[in-house]
Amino acid sequence: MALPKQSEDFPAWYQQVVRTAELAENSLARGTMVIRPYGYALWEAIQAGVDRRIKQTGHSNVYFPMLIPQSLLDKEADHVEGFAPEVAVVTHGGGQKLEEPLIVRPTSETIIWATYAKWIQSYRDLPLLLNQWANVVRWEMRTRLFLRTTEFLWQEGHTAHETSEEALKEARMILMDVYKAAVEEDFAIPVLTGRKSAAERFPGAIATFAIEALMRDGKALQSGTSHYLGQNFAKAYGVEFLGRDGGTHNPYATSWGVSTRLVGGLIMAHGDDRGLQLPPRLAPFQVVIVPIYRDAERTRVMEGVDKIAESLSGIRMKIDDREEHRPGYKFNEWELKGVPLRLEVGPRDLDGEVVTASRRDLPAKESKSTIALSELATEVPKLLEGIQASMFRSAQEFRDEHTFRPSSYGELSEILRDARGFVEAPWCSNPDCEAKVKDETKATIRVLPMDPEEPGANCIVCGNKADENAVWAQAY
RNA sequence: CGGGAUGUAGCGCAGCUUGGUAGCGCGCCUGCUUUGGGAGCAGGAAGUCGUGGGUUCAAAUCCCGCCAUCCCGACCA
Repeated sequence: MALPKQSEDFPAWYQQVVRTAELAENSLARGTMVIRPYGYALWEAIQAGVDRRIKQTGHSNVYFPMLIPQSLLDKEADHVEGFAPEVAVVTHGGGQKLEEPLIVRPTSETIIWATYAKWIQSYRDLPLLLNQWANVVRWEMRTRLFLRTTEFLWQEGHTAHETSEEALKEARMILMDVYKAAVEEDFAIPVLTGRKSAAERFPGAIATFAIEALMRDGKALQSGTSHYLGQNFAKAYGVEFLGRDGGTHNPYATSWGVSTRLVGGLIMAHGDDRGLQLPPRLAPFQVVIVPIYRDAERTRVMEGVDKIAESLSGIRMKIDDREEHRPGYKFNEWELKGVPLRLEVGPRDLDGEVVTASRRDLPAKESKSTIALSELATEVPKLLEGIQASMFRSAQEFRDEHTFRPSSYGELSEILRDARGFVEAPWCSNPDCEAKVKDETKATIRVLPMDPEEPGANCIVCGNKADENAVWAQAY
């Protein structure tokens, strides 16, 4: 069960963590993934937080089908051009060749907007604020568990609005109030927010907004996107409404999504040489109780454990009463699985009317303290909140230490190649300068920050007048 | 899809150069002893050597094709 060192071989470390923590494994069809019970419980916790925020901001859930007539995809030019290469096509069904092939959705704009054409007649039907939890399929060249799989799980929101201002506001609101909030508050991962450059935009979008998180190897992970689609899809699918002015108009669209990729981000943002490290708000088990006893003490210890468990109502908890492993083994296993807080209960603890608590977020030697049995009900929730906060703080410190503001192109490319991390510098908006950085350093513009500071006078690449600051990084 | 590497028991690997019928560690099963940081002893089960073909008396080993996985590129949530 020995894990490769994170610092020595990050990709091997990642893969071993995913597998030995029993989150997921590769399945039989190329690029597909089986999500195991522990990994799925984590995904369900993620879903719960995102779904709650989506509903709190006025959206309803729906479900559209996975199969879409191929001709529908062809109606929006940029969209089809962007997705066609990675679309899976169903050509046969019921033992016969289909008259019209069906595509397996790579995303659902097409079927949803073809349907919205029926649902939207008047400005009174707007805004239409819908979301679905679904699986999608994209035929990728290269896959990695959670980060990029042929089939993945996500939510996709699709909204329709009367005005462009309202749609833009929606796209930004989702980014900030749903995605940024969920990732920072639940995942304890700080994110950068901003616009994507034209080169990084979603096919068919006018503007793409994204949250970007920094992984512990210094690479960025696009963790959520929100698109302002203008009237492109409304026009392509013939969606019109009668406006307040009595005239006919096309509604303005947004779409937005987060996926099982977030699980990969969580692993890579918080994991360490001991394995996974889960924030209390998402951990399938927030607390694991490990009883410690000799044969003669077993009954007494287990009675103590039961009482302790009773006092922790409302906390997601696991009592590890397996007989086949000794305590030391269990300590290591639950640390690998990232459980935030472990309570060790043995005769010595019960004699002193305490339990020994060990925090996953601290180095092993500093992680232990004792909690009086009488204070468990108040102390454990407090500790969990403290762990959540300290995980966010250390992720933020890591990000700050890996955010650079170079003053020359040479310095920029050196950092991007060697140190990695986020690099913020002025940019002239010319795609050629963006392409040059990508060719020479592999780094792309992750975001153009949402509330830009005044850019420095000149583009760091070409020296011409800069329009704005850009944040570059190597990315997953 | 291009370049590189790797496929041998559930996991990690040795054996391949020099062909002779498969081994180690961990895990798994049984029993006893153990239990405050990855337990000990004894016994046991488990492998079409990725896959298809070829060479040979004989192939894990040599040759060819294919497949999968990982790394680097192109594509991407």
